[in-house]
Amino acid sequence: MNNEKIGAIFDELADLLEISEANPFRVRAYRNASRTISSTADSFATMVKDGIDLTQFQGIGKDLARQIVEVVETNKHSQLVELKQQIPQGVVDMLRIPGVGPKKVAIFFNKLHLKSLDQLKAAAEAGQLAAFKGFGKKTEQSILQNIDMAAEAGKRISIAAARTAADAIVNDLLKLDSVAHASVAGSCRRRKETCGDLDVLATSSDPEAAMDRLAANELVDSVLLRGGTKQRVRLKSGVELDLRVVPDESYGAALQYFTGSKEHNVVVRQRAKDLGLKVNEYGVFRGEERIAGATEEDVYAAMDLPWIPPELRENRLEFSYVDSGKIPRLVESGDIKGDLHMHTTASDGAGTILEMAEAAKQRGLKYIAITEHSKRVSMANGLDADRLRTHWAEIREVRKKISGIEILCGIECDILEDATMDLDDNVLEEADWVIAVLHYGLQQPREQIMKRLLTAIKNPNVNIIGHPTGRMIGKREGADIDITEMLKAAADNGVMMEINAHYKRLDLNEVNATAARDMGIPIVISTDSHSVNGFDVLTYGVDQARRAGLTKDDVANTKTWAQFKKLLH
DNA sequence: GCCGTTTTCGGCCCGACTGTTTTCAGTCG
Repeated sequence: MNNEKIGAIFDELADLLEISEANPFRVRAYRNASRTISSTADSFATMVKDGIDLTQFQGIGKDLARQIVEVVETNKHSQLVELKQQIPQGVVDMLRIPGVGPKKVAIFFNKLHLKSLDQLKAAAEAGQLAAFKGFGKKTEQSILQNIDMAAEAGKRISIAAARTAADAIVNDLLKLDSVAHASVAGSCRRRKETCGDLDVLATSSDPEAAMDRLAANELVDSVLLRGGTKQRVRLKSGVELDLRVVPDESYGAALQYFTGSKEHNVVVRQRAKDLGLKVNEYGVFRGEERIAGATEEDVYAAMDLPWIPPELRENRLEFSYVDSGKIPRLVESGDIKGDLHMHTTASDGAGTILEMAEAAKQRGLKYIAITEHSKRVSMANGLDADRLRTHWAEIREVRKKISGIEILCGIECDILEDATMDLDDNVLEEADWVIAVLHYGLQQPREQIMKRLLTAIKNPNVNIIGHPTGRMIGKREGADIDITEMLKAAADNGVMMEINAHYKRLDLNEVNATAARDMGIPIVISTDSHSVNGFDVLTYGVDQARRAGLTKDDVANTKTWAQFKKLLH
């Protein structure tokens, strides 16, 4: 039972309680607990086994601690089982219809006895909803329009797709003379690994013009709602985008407000309240008087807070930094001096060794490692010992053709299902840089997965574990890993950890990267490039490192080549 | 259901938009 699964149980419970019209604050308590559990690196299952007091976690009291123990020990939650018997899954699915929340669902289920999306659709088509008190023709129409999207709802897009779309729209809005400022906000600005929707903020003397401009954008499919200051559109990609237009003097307050996260803002507002202030998207107010609002710095300063980088605004790390008196200077893309994971035409890449080296040099990198797949990955033309040694000889030849960049002879070596390495030690010891990875057998039980990882970590030739969990965002979960145990072993054996920067991986994720940092493990941000354009994903890896609170010092490939060389064994 | 150095009971962030209302509830972020 991993933390995500425990969190999912409490989220499901919260949905069901909402439909049951439970106390909304009780529902929130379950949602908060879910979030706390899934954003903790240490395994709650292990903590339960070790008898650790779970009430030390914020938002987990006596009762929730008892429920977590129940879930871990019995693999189920008795109250959840009971609620699921009362409320069919089809009723919970209704929550995913845009514009339909728990109150409406409760009426559909309790008063109209509808038990599935199909039954709801039939009732709407028959005009039964509009006949019911509190509902009208428009509500019925909106449900009919949106019900087919319930299946699509909840799908999230990658941070790469989110940034591309949001940046294009921001840049288009900025072309209007009446728009003074425009910025992406929300989870996209916080650089969360996926975004459920997009938020864009603009300041303008003419909000109507800004909204007209957005409505006419080629990326936009349809306008879903439009008021005096707010417009929601659906993009052709299916993603929804909110535009908010505020006066210039409120830009900072609105940017702070719409960047979130919700959890961060709850703390900020509580802090304002304690200081006798009120914060909303128009400014910070003492009584009627606005005391800040034009810039984010002013808004935070009005509450005695330093400006907090958006990537940290999750109510996870930032307020402990505030309490300790210093927000760290987070790592930046410009700090990165080497890239230690990439492929060439020798395995499944599209560029030659020289092309990759030249592209890396052009981007200002001072050292790279060429790390082809090992032979187990036959689909990607993985290399056996002979081919690998020939390939390394080619790399040594290329070194003579290019100056100003070091090229390491590396390998991305598979950790096989039986916990042996795909290449013999006598080959690995000839390498400058060995990445050990899991590609196959990710579904194996935790015990075997850990045996494989520990075998690799204890191998003296292994420098780093690449994309440690093997997850593919939105596609497959990572292997069942005891993160804490893996990191302890890595710390003990001088093995580094990768943040794979590809937007489909981002592995380690930010929670686990923080845990690695806390154990003093050097972290390497790598692009896993398969072409000369592959280096573009670096920014996504850096963003996740920033979300993890990492500074330049925490990231090994910010070091100069001379410094980095000393870390190699 | 959680929390607390004004509180162990009574709070728990705040506002825009929509639809169905004649002054507000529901949803959303």
